[in-house]
Amino acid sequence: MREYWSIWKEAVTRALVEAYPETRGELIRETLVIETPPEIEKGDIAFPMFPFARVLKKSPAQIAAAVAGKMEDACPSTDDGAPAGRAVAIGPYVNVFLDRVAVADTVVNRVLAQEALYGNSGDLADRRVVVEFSCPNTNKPLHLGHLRNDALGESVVRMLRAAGAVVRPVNLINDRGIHICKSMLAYREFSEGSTPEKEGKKPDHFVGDYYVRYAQWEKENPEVEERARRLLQLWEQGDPEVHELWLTMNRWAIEGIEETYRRTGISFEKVYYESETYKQGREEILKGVEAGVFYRDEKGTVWVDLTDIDLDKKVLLRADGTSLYLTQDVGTAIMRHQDWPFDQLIYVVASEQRYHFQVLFEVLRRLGFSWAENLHHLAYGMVNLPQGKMKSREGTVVDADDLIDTLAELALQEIRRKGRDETGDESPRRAEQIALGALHYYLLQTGPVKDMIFNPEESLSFTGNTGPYLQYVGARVSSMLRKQAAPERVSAPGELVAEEWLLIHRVASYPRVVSEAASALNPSILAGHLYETAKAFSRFYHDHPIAVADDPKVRDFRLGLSRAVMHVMQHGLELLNIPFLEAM
RNA sequence: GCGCCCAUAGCUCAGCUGGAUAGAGCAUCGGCCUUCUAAGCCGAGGGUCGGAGGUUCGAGUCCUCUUGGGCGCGCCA
Repeated sequence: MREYWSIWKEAVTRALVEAYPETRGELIRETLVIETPPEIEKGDIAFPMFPFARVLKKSPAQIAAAVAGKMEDACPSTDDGAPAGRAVAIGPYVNVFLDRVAVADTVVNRVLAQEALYGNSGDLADRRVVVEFSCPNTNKPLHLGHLRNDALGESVVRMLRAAGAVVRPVNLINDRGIHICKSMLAYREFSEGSTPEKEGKKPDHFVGDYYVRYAQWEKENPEVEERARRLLQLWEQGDPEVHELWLTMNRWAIEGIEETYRRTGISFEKVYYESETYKQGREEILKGVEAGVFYRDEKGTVWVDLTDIDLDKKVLLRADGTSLYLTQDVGTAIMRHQDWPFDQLIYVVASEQRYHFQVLFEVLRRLGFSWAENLHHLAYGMVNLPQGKMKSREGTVVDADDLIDTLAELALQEIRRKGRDETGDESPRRAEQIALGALHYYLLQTGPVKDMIFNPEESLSFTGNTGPYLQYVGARVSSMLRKQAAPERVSAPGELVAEEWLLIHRVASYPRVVSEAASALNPSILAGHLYETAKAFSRFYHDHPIAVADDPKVRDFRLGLSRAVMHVMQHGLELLNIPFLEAM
């Protein structure tokens, strides 16, 4: 659809210059904006003339009338598939009424020809992008916060790929530190050598239980914290027994977490482990000291002074030479660029860490890495529950697996209640897919920057602006097309009903929306458009016969349009990591 | 105390680089299944866009101030 808009923009520009030679072409190109009229009765494309009023010393309405007049004999033709139409002055606007039949024909046939590729673009062709997300700890299972992170990260990866980028999703597993030692200590103390297998427990939950156990233990015996610290020291010294236990418990945790990734459709091309990277960065910082971008104080501590850009002073290396979180991140960023030279690196991390990333990026810049300009922190807000904040200490954290189990169970009940379980065995599987659809859509419908309230009951609602609604619309199209296949090529009938045109308009703008969402790193833009499309289809489907239309020409075109809608839904849901269902 | 982010209908959220009468969903009320899946469709009510100034032909959108909320400001990660 963008093509049509640009074509018309050119036409309006030409008309403006013709009517008012004193306006220069380039000037117009910058000030002429393309809009959509508020009501479909006012046309399909709008060009406001306000900006030219002052320079031309004429009212916007006068200008609009003059421009529309010039365009009467100079409209774009349909020669190369571009739609004709007419330009009309409506008050201060020059509005374009497209030749709907021509557009309908072009758009539907384009989708039918491109099939699953419709929506892809070359906007970011050959751009190499690393996306880091998830980044779990190995002392406990994933929780609701990770689910938002994962949903965002995975969707951004998929959208960037659709825009033509070469994307490398990476994970950084935090498998070392005091928190793991706490789980280990409690395990040693209370487990009597039990294993996840013996207890038939998901292994990350098994490990997490000991972390919870530790927390209770420490509450009554504060002195155990000292023991945990000692365990960390032993680990750092490479104590074989400690190392072995550490390996075992990490394996359990990671095994369980990976199971959740598989369940939720998350995957990575490369997994980094902090135990392997935490010493990185030291050398680079020392180089920075030599180069004079960092400095040492009397005690030997290395600092970076960022007061000139209002970021204060930060420690980069302790006096004993050991690293910090920030130092590690400097190291891993450099390592990643060596592993796989990227054009852009996106960190999907909660917005609490904004400051951290500002400092990190600046440090890398001062170390002279040109690619530091292309580092990006995709910050997202917190997820809270209707009853308040999640506190790990108070046990109000929502476990990821439990949540999905609950959603799936409720979906299953709904399937049975509605008598949609004729297929029998399929039902639990379908319930799981609906649960994932509900969850991912709920998490992605809100823009990343905002804090959000996760309302489990609302997410489970199967009506309205939800994942299951989109899945349902997809299932209905699929079901219809199973009964009556769409032709491979269509030709639009002489007349289109309003609901049909609205739907075509959505389908036509889909690729542009994907590009927009990808470049904004914001899946909610896509989610909103898919919902609009689904709604437009529902209405069309409700109001007009498609497969059962009397006129074969109308029927074929509508089937083709429906198939186009199906392709859009499949493509879009895939980008949001929401399962497309053939039947529901 | 300093810094960053957020504030739109009762609730949860949209609102594209400033543009025509601020939109959805939920909830409430009322319609629509002998026809392609009613997990659907249609309609109604509901708003001083937190507040005050300013810039502009035009501000929910930009600037300043202010109120309320969130998050940061460790030689923690």
